[in-house]
Amino acid sequence: MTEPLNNSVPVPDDVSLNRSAAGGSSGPAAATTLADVAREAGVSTSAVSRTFTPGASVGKKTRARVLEAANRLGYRPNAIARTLSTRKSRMVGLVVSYLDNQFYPTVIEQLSHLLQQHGYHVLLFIGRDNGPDMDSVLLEILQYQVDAIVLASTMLSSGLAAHCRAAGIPVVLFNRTAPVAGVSTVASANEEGGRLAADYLLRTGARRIAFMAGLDDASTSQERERGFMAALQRAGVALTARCVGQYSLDEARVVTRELYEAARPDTWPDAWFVANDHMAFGVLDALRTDLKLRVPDDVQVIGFDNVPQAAWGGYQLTTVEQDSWRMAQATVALLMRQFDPNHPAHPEQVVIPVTLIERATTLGV
Amino acid sequence: MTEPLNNSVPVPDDVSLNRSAAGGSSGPAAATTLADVAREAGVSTSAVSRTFTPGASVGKKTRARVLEAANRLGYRPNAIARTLSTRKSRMVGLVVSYLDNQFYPTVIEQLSHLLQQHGYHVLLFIGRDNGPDMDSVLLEILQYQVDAIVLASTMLSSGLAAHCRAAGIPVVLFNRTAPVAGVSTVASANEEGGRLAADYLLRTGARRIAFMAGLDDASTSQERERGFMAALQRAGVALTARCVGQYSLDEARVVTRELYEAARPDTWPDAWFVANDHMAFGVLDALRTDLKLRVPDDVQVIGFDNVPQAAWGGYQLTTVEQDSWRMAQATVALLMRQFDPNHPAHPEQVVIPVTLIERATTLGV
DNA sequence: CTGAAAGCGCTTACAG
DNA sequence: CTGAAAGCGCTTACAG
Repeated sequence: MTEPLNNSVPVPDDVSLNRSAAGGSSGPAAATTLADVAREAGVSTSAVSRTFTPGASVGKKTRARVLEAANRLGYRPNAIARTLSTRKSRMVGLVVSYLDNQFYPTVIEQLSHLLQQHGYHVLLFIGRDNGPDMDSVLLEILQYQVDAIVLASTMLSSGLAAHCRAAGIPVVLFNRTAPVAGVSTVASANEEGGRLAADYLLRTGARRIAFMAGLDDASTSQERERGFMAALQRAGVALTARCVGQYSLDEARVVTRELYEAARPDTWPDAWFVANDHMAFGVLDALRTDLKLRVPDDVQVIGFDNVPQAAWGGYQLTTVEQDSWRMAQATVALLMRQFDPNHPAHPEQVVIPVTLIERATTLGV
Repeated sequence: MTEPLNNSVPVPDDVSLNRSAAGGSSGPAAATTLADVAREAGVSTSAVSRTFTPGASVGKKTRARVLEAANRLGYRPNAIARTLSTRKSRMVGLVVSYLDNQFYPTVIEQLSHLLQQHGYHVLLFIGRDNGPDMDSVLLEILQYQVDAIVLASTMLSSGLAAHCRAAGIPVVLFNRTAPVAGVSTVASANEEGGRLAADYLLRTGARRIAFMAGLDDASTSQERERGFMAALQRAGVALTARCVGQYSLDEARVVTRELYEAARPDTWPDAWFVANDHMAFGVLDALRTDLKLRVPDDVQVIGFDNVPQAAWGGYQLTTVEQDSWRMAQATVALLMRQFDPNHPAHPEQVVIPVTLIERATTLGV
């Protein structure tokens, strides 16, 4: 029984000497385990485990010996093994789409940051489509025993929601609401935001007002539109045009251009409320670059989100700000509350206030 | 020994009936396990495991019975338990910073997409600083037994690299190179890109040329500068100005403004090469919005990356394109090669070609 | 093809 | 405070 000679597989130069040589295989060094540390320190595995469990009862001397041994061996606890016995992975699944809209990278950054602070990690999934395999992929993520799952701007099938609920894993919808039982929700005051935009535009004297939706079935877009329309109605002004930008910058640009090209100039909108900044950039490109219109003199534009690019010199977009930082904080706080073992994990619905940021794409009031 | 009555803890309505009632505790239903399925199907756990292991030998009838039982019970394999016994988590750690530069969200999206296709998942870490706790956090991510780790635009301490190497976990540096042994590297032909930018600018007749670096110790920025300077030197033109934008848009804008304000107008640069697009937007804002200069007539600008915003109407930035999709593909291909058990996991260095995209911030040649 | 058994690296009642 | 032992949910030689 001789070992095959294989020079191309590097033998690590630091195989722990305290491990049985029985395997004898080449390959990477097996990591040092809790048992190794126990042996080295001359204590039980329980003792080692306890010294790495905050709040567990270990004697001062035991702890010291363990720590010293662990240090000498370069011991790193295996989070996977811990997960298997505690049933807590300290991972949360984050599902996100539309990373081209800067709102979401920002959210990812803030959420991971906060979660990391609490000792949690992010298992990421990018799901472009809400299509059929969205569910299957969610199920995949659940196999990793995530402690919770947050869905950013994505619909959740009610079947999956029920599944999570039964399994006791909290789910939070971020920047979207849904009529699904048992899920938490963190969103902005979207209706209020729509109202803010409408009132502002009305006060500037705009009367030929247009709205661009994101996706017709997205709650976020619907709510913004509802608030916007209600305010318009209250003022007695009808909508001049409405279109759908699919949350895509390119689509928004094309749709805008087509709308103008198909209409007589004297019927052109003099103001736009666009369901998010990302599409508003496309609208502005159509207006200024393609149609050679002057903004805000010929036509005003208000977006939603206040992503970083809205402040860039090339756009200076007036917009309704979503406070993503507060939204992220609320999400994590809510999660921590639900992770608390002696807290009944009631789903919560939180809504964060919005504010209008005045910049250069509107006339001012 | 009566159970405490606690109405606030919901009792799930679908506790599996086939599980022992011994525990009797309330709380979420325990997920059905492989053992449950084995019992239900009247076979061994090995049989169940095998029917869920592609390529394992199971009888047709056994497989059918197992599948049927699994289906009836709604069985979902526990990836954590599998990881513990196979020592393969099918998770890769992705460390990223600067999510405000759209290049990285794009990379995250592409990388996750490809990885998902191969049955892998992304454990994400956002590490803003290369500071002291970067290492500790990397170590944390390693505790989750990731099969590999990819570092996007982040330095790697050589100590940590050695650690990974000893543990046999592949690490790949994405969009950065480093003189560390045993790590793979995926980057663009940065020097070539710098040369392209210089040659182009030179051909437009620019002679008072400036360069803005990202971070002085970032390999990417260094290489771009080196190629750029070499080409300038070859042409016998000296650099008019050099500054460092810290890979920050705001910093780039401030630094540019200050540079102009401190110099006599007749010594102002007539062309800029900026180490990435993200900073170039800041430079453009300074030039156009703050300094009221005309681009490209008064001053030309070339960036690097070709992020989506470079094509937006508000900027139309001429830039050296990095092919992030090919970079992502190369990364995943490289990883899959290293995961192949009968492949010696040699680190690789891959460099992807770049191309210059001409837009409206340069004069044309 | 199939099953009994050991093992992956932890944690956690349970006794002492 | 401490340790022996069982268990978390899988996989995988090893026999048959």
